[in-house]
Amino acid sequence: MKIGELAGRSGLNSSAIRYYEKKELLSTPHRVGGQRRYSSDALDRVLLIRFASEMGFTLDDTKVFLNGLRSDAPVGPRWKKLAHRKIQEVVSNMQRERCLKSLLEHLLDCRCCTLKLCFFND
Amino acid sequence: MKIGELAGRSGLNSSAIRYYEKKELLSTPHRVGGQRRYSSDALDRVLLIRFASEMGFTLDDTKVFLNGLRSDAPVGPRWKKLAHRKIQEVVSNMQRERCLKSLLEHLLDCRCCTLKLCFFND
DNA sequence: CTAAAAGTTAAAGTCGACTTTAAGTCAAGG
DNA sequence: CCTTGACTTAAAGTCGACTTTAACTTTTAG
Repeated sequence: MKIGELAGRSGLNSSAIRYYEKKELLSTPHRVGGQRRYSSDALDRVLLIRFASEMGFTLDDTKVFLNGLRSDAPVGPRWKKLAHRKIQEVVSNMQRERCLKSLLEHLLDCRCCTLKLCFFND
Repeated sequence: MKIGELAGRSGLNSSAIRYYEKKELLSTPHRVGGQRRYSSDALDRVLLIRFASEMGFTLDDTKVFLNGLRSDAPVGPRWKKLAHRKIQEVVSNMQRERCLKSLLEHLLDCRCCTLKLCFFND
């Protein structure tokens, strides 16, 4: 598979794939006449990266997570620590968002809303 | 109040306050010998901006929301539309995060985890 | 054989929310 | 009066995740 096909199948831009390679999230594929050729393993890998980033992981986090999950090995203690940290992060985001959501709903609902009343008098 | 005091009280950097002013989130205060002097209303306003941004609003959104809530007027239809949009955004973030959280918990829990098993075989 | 499409690189650009820097000016204490 | 610290500006820098650009080379279809 050339880079364009991998891009098409994964829904990414070719430039993103090269970027992942430079960032060491993807290993350097073999080349034919200077051009990259990928196996379907690479597609799995790319889809995984994409999924992780949709889930809110940074690329650096994703790199560590994927390296931790490499070569069919069970997840190690370092990986678990990272996962716990990430869960904490997600939980606090969820709290923040619940709070924001109810504030917005309150504002929509509250007929007498003013800046001061809504934000500073309770 | 000089800018340094406002910064101290609000927990922001003076540069952030100047930045908000340039971005028109704060109105230009009067000056004494070229230096900005603020009233406590400005502190309220800054705290509100800070709160909004902690809640995940962009500065541009915040600007529109605050302008919509200006001068003790009840919230208008334009504001309500924005609020609805924001609520949708927040709800979809929350869904994403719930998904991520249970995935991470699954991975932590799953003794036989491998890349393929966890991500591609279900 | 040739033209177009797709590949290559390094380097620069983008966006948001600021911070930092450079080069000053103003204010307060001793 | 002088120093120090807080203030001023415009412009450039930062971070993350890419994209775009410029300048080429390789592959592919006709």
